Amino acid sequence: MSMVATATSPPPSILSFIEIANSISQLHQAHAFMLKSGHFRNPFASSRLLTKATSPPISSPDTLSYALSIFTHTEEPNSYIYNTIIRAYSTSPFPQLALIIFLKLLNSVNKVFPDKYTFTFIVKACATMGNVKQGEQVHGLVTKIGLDEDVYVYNTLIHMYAKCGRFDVSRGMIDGLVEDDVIAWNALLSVYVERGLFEFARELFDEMPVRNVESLNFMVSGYVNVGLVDEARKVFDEMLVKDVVSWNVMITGYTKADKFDEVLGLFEDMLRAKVKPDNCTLVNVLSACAGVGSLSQGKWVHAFIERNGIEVHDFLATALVDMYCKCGCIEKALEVFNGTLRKDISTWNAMIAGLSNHGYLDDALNTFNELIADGIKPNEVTFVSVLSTCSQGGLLSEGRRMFDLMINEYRIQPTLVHYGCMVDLLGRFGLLEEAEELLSKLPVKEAPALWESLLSASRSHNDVELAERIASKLLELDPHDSAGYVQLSNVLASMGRWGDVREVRRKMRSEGITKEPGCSMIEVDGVVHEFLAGEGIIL
DNA sequence: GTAGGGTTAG
Repeated sequence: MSMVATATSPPPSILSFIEIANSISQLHQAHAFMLKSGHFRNPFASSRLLTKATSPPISSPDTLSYALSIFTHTEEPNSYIYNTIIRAYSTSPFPQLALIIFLKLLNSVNKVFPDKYTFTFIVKACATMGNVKQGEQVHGLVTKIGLDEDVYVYNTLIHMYAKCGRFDVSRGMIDGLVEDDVIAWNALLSVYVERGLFEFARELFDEMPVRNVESLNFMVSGYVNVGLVDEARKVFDEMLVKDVVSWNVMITGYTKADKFDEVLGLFEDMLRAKVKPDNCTLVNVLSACAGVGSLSQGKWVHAFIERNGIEVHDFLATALVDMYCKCGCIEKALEVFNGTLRKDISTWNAMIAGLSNHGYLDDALNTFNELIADGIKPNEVTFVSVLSTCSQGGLLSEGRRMFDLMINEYRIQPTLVHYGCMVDLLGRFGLLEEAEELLSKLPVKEAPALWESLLSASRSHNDVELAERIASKLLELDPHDSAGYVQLSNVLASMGRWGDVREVRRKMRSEGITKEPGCSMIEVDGVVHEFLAGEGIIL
């Protein structure tokens, strides 16, 4: 008797367990219980499960496949269940799946009909794909059913056409509105801004009969996107109403422009204006602290986070770890790292890079091994740190093993930086032929920096012929490349060809090429000092 | 009984 699965309404306890679940494993528990008790066949119960799996904070690209399995195991999905899975895929990396499920809905045996919700999600999927052909077909269906009367569907269509580059159609739909709708205007404005079409954005903005905070936020980020931070600031300063996004857009703009003092100043203004910083604010402010090397301000932000009970994971954990590492406080970085339960690959990358940059090469590699043991997939950034660690430590066999692991196990295509680490490592051991062979797999013009690296290796191994060959190759490629000139003159100097050295230097001056000095920062007693390579520090 | 449009992040 009890083996027969029923679709009876589920006990409130299981529903509230799902409601408060905050991890995928809790959902699995609920799911298993529901399968046993037969409540999974209750459409309301399974929709709660599906909604939870596809909403923050649980939803992620990984939980998508779980959500799909909930969907496929639902015998006769109702429209809510269809809509929820379509919504989940509409903004995912696989929006095509939303379309496939939509087609399944249209052909469903139990006659499920698409509604206004279905269409907002499916139009969004077309926008994500940038597939205007599909979008137009869906639009046709929308009109046929009469759902273009729905303001949500209509505005999503405006956005879809803009996303697909059909600005004319998008604009036509806005003009077709009987009543001004700021969201309709913003839908087009946002795409102009996103694409860096600032002139179009400005023109549209001036024409808009209605504007709100978001419209101005888009304009500020429009200036930021084309690199005009000062112009952005002017608009920002004139805003009468600012929300947290306004502050974040401006702060993010300064961070992108490496104007860290402005970030920190704006953060103080924000606190004075009594606007509550969110994760986005804090991530940027921490990155500014890291950028100027200000441990004291970074610590203040960390204390602020703890004081306000803000949960530290993923993005924020990464920013904290990175800040502590860049401010030279590796112990605090480790403390945050080890105290963070929800780490993503970037959090690991920040820690590995920090350890490596501070010379804790064994710890960096051990942390990498822990990551693998935890079953997390490393990405190309991870391997930059790992290979550079091997290169710094002169760990030849380890480096070769890692390079192989990256390509053959994790199927990551090495970038120039990865090749660079390998060339450096091989060069150090005088394995110049192996390095040259590795480089020859790349088109020369894509990798001048790598040839530079090999050039300095050939110099230190006194292979002057190879060095000269590479130096001329570099100059042939780019007569304005200062590194090529500097290296070439060094090679010539080491060979005692002083006349040629003078000739190279003269040519550099005539081409207006100067060698850019390196620059470093250090904080002493709360004051950040910046100095150029070759300069002394005066305390 | 549940839901939807335009927005900032390492």
